[in-house]
Amino acid sequence: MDIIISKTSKEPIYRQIRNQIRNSILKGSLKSGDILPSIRKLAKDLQVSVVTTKKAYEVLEQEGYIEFRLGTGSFVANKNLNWMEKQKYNTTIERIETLIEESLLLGINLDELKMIIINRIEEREKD
Amino acid sequence: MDIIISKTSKEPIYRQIRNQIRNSILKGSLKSGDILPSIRKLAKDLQVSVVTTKKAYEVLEQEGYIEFRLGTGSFVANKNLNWMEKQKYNTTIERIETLIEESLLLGINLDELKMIIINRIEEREKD
Amino acid sequence: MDIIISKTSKEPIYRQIRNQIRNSILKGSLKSGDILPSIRKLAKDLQVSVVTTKKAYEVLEQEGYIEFRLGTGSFVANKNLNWMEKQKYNTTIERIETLIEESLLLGINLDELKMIIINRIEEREKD
Amino acid sequence: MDIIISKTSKEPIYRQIRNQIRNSILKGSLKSGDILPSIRKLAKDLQVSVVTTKKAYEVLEQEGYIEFRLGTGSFVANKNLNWMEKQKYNTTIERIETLIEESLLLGINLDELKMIIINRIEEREKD
DNA sequence: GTGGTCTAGACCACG
DNA sequence: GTGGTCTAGACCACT
Repeated sequence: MDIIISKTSKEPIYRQIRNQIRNSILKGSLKSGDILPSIRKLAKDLQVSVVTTKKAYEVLEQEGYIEFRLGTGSFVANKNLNWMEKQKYNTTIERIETLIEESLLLGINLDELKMIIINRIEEREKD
Repeated sequence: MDIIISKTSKEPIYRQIRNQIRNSILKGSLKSGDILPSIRKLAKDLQVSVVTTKKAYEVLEQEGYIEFRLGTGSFVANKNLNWMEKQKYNTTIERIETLIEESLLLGINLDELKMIIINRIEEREKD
Repeated sequence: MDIIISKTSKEPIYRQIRNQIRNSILKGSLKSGDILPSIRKLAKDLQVSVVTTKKAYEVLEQEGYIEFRLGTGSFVANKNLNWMEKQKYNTTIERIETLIEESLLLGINLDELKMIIINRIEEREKD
Repeated sequence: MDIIISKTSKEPIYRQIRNQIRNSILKGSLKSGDILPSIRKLAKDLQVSVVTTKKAYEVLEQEGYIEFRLGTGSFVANKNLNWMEKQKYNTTIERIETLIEESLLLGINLDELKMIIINRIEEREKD
């Protein structure tokens, strides 16, 4: 649970927290049933208001990633691996579709786009 | 100049206008020297505030896409093709880098990502 | 838009607001596209914190009843009558199912329950 | 005494326990004089805090369903059948009244409501 | 201890 | 003007 936030980022703090916890869950480093830090403890650790961490947790709960247990704490929701994988790939595929749409609007055709992407990925793989 | 805006989108209206005009310029459907609709006319056409269209034009001017000429109107700036291409590809490459970063954070590795992207693009090419 | 809240009720204030606005929408006294009072004005009118009215609106937005337009205000969402009817009856049917379940758990059988309900409703119809 | 609790339900655990024991009493599967499991044993069986089972028993005692006998344990209270029946039907009638009120607020009239309820009950009777 | 609700301020971007 | 985010307190019910 290493959450790092930037107070100067344009991305709201509660969103940064939500993203990092969601990533940890989808990546598998947080597993079903795992307990999360209390909203108050997390607020203290991150030096933000309790309202901010609470909002992050609320969003995660609404999205089905975590569950609250009265008087007990916040836990990673019980979801099967299949659900996790679906979330992971759907998120990525949505991003890819957006990228494709926006590239077409810029006048870049599919072949060009494919070439650029493969190029960038292979550039990374060298490192 | 067919600009379509959504008033309920989370993307600010001025940003939607800016994006669509910029896309038209980079795609080549708006050429250097072409005159743009007046701020007031565009506002009326799109049923938005003049403040909003004004802001869109200001951003486009700052970014070098358009020029204001006193008492005359707004025009697509004079830029060579090379500059245009650079804008286009830099925008796309930035998006790709973001996509790669976020996929890695989700635990999707580069090979998987490459496969998914190629798959989606080829799916499109069929249509 | 006559919202009446009780500060002593066990039901949270934001829930009371949410319920009454939702009821007005489902009942048809608030129609698609109608503007709602701003969260600040409503907070002032009801003598509650802005945070409280905001939360009520957030819930309504998440449930699809209302929409926010940047810098403009909050509006009843565009939904067709069919959607409205479905919401209305689903809500009621869920309540009925709960009532049935709980009555069975108490040892009241279906015939008894039917009789009691018909009796209560007809008692009301007299008035 | 098969009590099943959900730790993620919005209904407090002590309330779930109280409801299930009360239901058993009103249904007649727990009779006057029957002994209840000790607070500690129940807590162990349900994997909850002793404070929680204690609270459930306290509520049941206040409501007249059970009695504590010093050094002996908790027992189903001595009540005549008439009292039981009253509890049962009052509970149900209260629920029905709430259902009627909330349906009217949604713009569903009494005749519609009656039809829906009869329909749902007869649907159940088929099974 | 936990989360749930609420208050009374504040600054920001958008229209 | 609008909603979006954030702060630093508070009281409550539940475990």
